Amino acid sequence: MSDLPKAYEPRDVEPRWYAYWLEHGVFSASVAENDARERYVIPMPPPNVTGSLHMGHALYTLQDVLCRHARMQGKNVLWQPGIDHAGIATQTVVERQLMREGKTRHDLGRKAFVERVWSWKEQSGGRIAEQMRVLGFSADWERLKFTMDPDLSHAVRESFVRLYEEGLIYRDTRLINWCSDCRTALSDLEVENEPAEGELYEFAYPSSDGASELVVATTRPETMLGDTAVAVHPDDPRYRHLHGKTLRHPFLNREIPVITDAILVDMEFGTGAVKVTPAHDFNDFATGKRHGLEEINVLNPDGTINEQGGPFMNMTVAEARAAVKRALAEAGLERGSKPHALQLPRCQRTHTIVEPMVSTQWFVRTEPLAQPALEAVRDGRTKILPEEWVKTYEHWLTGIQDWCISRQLWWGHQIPAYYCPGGHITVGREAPEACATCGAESLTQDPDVLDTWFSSALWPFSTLGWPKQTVALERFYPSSDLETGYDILFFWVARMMMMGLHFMGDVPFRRVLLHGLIVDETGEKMSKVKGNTIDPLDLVQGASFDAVVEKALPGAPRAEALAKFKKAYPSVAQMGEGFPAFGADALRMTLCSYPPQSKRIALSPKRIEGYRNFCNKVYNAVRFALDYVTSVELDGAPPRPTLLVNRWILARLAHATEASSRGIDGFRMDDGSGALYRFFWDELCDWFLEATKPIFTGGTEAEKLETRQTLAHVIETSLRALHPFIPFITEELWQRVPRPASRPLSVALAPYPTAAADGRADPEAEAEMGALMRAIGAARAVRSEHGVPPNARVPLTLRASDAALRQLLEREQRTVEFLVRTDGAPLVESTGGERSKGFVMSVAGEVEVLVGLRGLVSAATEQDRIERGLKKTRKDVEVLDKRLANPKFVANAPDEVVREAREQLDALERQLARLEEARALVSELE
RNA sequence: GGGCGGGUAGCUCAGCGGUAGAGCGCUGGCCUUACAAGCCGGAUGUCGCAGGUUCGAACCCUGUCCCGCCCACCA
Repeated sequence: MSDLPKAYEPRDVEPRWYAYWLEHGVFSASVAENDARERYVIPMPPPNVTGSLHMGHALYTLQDVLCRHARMQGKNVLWQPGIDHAGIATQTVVERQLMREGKTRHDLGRKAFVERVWSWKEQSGGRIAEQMRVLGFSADWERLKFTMDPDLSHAVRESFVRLYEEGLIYRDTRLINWCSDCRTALSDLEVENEPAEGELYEFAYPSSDGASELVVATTRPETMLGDTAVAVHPDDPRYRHLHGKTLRHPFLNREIPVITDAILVDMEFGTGAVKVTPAHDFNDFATGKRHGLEEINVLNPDGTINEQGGPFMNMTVAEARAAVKRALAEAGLERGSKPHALQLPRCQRTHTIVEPMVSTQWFVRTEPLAQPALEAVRDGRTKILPEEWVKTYEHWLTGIQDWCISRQLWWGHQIPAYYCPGGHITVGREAPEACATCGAESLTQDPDVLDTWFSSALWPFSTLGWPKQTVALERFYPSSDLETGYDILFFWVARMMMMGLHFMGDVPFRRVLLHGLIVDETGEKMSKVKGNTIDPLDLVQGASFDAVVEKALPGAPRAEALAKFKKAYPSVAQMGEGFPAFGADALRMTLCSYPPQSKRIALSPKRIEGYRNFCNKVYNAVRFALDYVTSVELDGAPPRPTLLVNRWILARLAHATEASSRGIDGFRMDDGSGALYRFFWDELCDWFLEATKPIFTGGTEAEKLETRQTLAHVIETSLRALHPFIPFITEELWQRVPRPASRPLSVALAPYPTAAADGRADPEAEAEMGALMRAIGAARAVRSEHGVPPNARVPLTLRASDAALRQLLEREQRTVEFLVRTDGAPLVESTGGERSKGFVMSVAGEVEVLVGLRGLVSAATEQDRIERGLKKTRKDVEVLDKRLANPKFVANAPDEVVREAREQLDALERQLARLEEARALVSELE
């Protein structure tokens, strides 16, 4: 027996091997080594405030599987990890830290603040790298890139200047989304719409001549402070008398014209009259442009009413809304209100209500950039998988609006635009000494920074040294694959496509692979508020539920937090006091088992346990094998065995490795890992290993030798096949198993197995083994159903009318004897003979299986068993009968299908006859 | 309002034109010297509903009802 402990303990194994890989430079392929191009990009959102990993990070396992697979195929892999998000997210985290110290960023000043963020960034980046190692991610984490790295900064400025010079970046005053909490502009994508119950409030504007009034409807009464017109439909007879008239603003000393506009106004809605606030509503802004209306901004950056609001100045929007309504009521202008469902725009990050506001910002003209990005996917230069995302991608790029890229933040790439006292703009790679327009000196740089996604969009080439023409750029652009969550398809992927095509003249990657979002076991999105987040490291290394819950709902009462957690993860109820250390391998295998088209990946701890058990299975199978294979020498080629089980397992190995590669190549890790899982457990362990036991105890020397060779080969190959999914345990075991002398260092550098190189197609062996397995299964079922004690040996007779089949059964007597536990070798006979007393018959395809029960039999049990079999068989026969009786089926279905159906029917009828015979004999049993 | 996806065994999901699958759960029996994190058996589904196409439909088409997600400036 080998010296390995009886159960797999990931904690003892995993840390060791990562250190080993690093020490031997397993992942640091040199760019110059060969011409193969494989590059994977990994976006790395910042950790949360406590610096812990979230499940989204763990899902990058899919990328690692791709990388490890590619590396094993001899490709030159460059997996470029990086920390993304230069903007709001990071700034918010650090501002929150400051808040706890009773400070704001203004106390520090811009320079110190940025330094502070940098140090946090370095720290958390290092922590992430450490955590990625725990998960076994085979990137060179020493080369971790930050979006704000100085060399990336260079690329950002370069691209900004070029786009500006090409007229694709411009500065304009227009309506943008403003978050008063972040105090910055946002792009359309950073705004989320949330349904809410509001009211449709009606009030009257008196006409200037006092003769009449015009009633308008609004969901935001306070915006009337910025109203510069009221619009009616030109064809609306109700308001024809007011065309060209003006109205009097009740609180501000202002006349408001009545305008006619067929685009803005829907006669059916509300009162048919619309108040127009060009500075605070997107429709109204457009209307204002059409009619040359004044844009009156009534809001301060902090979301309060400014001096334009007259008596309402300094109120918050909510306060102003109430006050305006009160004042309208007092003025006798209120005309009613009714409930109204509406969509509230909220800031993605702070959830604050976003106010549209007129503001001067920088924009990217997206239309000319979007076209090439659309075409690249249409003509297949870039493939998107799963394919259903193509439509979403196209839809977004087709209706794309210009992209607001300036942010009023401190953390980010400062915009390389400089203003002279005269207000001229000079854009430059370096700070210019004088204004390009008027020559004035003492320029000031625009204080704003760029949207984090602007620099992220450059990632595919900025990380390779662009704008310098580097070797890396030449070798690794375009990348092979980009793998990420679908939630940043627009934010990031589409924009990388646009920028890549624009600056590099080619797509940034050949394939875009998208995975779903990890949610809790009940399908709810993971969030701090719900207390259903899980730190993947707790699953890997184990943790008490107390500790898990403390992270999920910090500071909450323990019992309450635990209850919430268990509700989100029902399967946890059966798990005692905490998560055991499932190991990174188990977690990785679990994550690979979800198909990529599922948008929500409902994480189930119980499922991870299942894959932990699989790892243990692998471990024990190898432990078993080690006793027999240590002396075997492998040369890399599969052996040519003669015994059925050996031939069979090599054939199955060929199928499994084939399926695995196909799965990984097609971005179906679920298929790939599933094929290997079933092969290893169901075929290799349950059948092959069991079948080798009688050979090792009672076979000839030659048989033992070929079995040892086969076993060694199959084990070594399986470990290589499994390695991308479960890297640690496969390395641990592979190092102990005999392997060809040419594979000394690490399984991570060994060739990935293929059907041709490592298996042997053998349909005959598969067919024969299939028949044998069915016969053994039938005999076992009889034993089990009649309650024969497992260690009791039973006499067994196998009958077949086909001579070749009988020969097979005779050759495999040893296998049957061992796996069924028969009393001596089973007898093999032709069909039709007398049946001895006390024997029960079962049918397995063309083989009659007669089990001697030695008085243990109960006629009633047997009757039941046979009736069940009969019922099923009759049903099957009926289905086929009906189908074949249909002349249209015979005429129209493909010949092959018809033939198959006939053969099946024949077989089933023979089986039926046997079962009926068996039933007739039941009475003789007792 | 538009678009996309889903409704299959108690649960989570595969399958997407030829007689319903997996894991977990349930259940009967086993500590059989690799593995009880295991082994050998067993039960369980009018594949959301209604039409249609087809020799044949869980799978294709149409309609319909639920449930998600994304996009959208209707006051």
